[in-house]
Amino acid sequence: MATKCKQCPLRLQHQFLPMSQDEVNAMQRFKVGELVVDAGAPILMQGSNSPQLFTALHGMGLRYKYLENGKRQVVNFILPGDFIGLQAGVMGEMGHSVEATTKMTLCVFDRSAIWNFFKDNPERAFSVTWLAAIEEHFLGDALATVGQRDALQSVAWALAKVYLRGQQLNMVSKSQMPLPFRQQDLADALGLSLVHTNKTLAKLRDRQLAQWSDGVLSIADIDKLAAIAMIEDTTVPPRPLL
Amino acid sequence: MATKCKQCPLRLQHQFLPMSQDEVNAMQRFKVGELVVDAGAPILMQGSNSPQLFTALHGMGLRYKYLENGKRQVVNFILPGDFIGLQAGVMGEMGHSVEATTKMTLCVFDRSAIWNFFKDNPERAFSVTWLAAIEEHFLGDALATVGQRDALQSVAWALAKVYLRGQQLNMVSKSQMPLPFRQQDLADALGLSLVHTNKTLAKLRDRQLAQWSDGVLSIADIDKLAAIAMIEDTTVPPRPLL
DNA sequence: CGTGGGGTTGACTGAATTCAAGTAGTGTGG
DNA sequence: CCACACTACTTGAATTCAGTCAACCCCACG
Repeated sequence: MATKCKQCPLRLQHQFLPMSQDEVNAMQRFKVGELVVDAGAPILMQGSNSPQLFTALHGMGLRYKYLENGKRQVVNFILPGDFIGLQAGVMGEMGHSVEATTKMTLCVFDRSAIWNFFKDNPERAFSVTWLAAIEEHFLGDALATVGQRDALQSVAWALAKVYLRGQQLNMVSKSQMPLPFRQQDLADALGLSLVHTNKTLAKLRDRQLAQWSDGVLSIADIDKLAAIAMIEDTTVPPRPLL
Repeated sequence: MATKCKQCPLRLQHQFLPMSQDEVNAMQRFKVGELVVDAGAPILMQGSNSPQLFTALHGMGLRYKYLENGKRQVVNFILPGDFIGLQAGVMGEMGHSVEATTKMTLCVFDRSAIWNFFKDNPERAFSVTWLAAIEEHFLGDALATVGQRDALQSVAWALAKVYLRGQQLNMVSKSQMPLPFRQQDLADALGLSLVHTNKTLAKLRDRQLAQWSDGVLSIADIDKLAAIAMIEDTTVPPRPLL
């Protein structure tokens, strides 16, 4: 049965900002159901005008876009708590596709209700904007990575970033977290070839900085990795949840 | 003297969505003044928590961030109508710096009033989110460019994109628009070296696809350029103005 | 009239891509 | 039970696109 917002397991994690009772109720009214998709299933298509918006509850996925020449850019990895479909929600068209990498559970919201949602719940509207700003911030970082970091720094950056997010989501135990993506996904996220990504991962493994195999990422010393990645601030600020 | 929102020259351009009288009044109340800065002046600093937000009225500028190793990533070019400081407004910290490339005139808004602004003007709140979504869309495109396009395609993409924006802003006449940046700025935006950017510009010039010298960009056939850049849609959708 | 910023060009170097081959694990069907 | 196909990952060698180094030009400016 669909999870009630009041009982939402994500909401209580300290990474997410607390919500007032009114806000929880507003989310509950905005939520029209729950969707479970299998690994590999498409969720939103680039250029589409989806009638639905989502928040990831369980599982992981990918945002990506294809170019005319067949190359794929992975925009980012989707983890629980991520809001999906903002662009369709306000602009009416997605700039990228979204697909599930593992089996996923998603809260479903009705796109056509978003205007009333904004009107009736200014705190929640502010939270939507806040999430958009966080995404913008992240994309700026990603751009700087692909544009200015070399392969070793890039891979270190990406692994450190997911690991830090994983820590906030309580997915890390004994320096390990699940990371069910393929090397090709990471390569497409960083604008590197699969071969070079593989060799770079091997280098990080040899230097005992990060190990990623069989869908499990293991990082012994996150600060050392962050130093190589030129990440200045390893704290993850709290964020709103939709 | 400060421009009244009612007389805002940008508002009437067809690229910007129309605003109701109430919305114009709300903007006027939100606006605390106007700021004129000289070419080269910093407007916002990466990591800062600015008390002010801006909309560019005249002039052009740059968003950029520096990495620890001294490399600079230009995040995008700022043209009239662009909103500046969203991240500081909602998250309390800018992810990039902003500086004026030419002399600029900026509408100034009070960051601390943003919450009431959201509460009292849901249409305007929606517009802020819309702008954030547009920016997110753009950054996704930029990421795909730096990650997946080669140098020729990248430079073509960047020039075509500004040109299309320039057209919407009535800055183009006889296939020409002002583009007062340095080649280094473009290079830093695309993750290319200055030398290679220069040679790539020469290639586009030789092929009569785009000419950019003395701060003036000239494009004879935008569709041909867009084809090289793998830009699928050369229309620029209307957007809100703050 | 020197100085410095921006732009241009050629020669050399190198990081990352492409090509190629091979391993390991998994699932399928004869 | 084994041959086959398929996917993900791995590794070495050859190639190339883009970076670095180094000059040089032009021009605005003090």
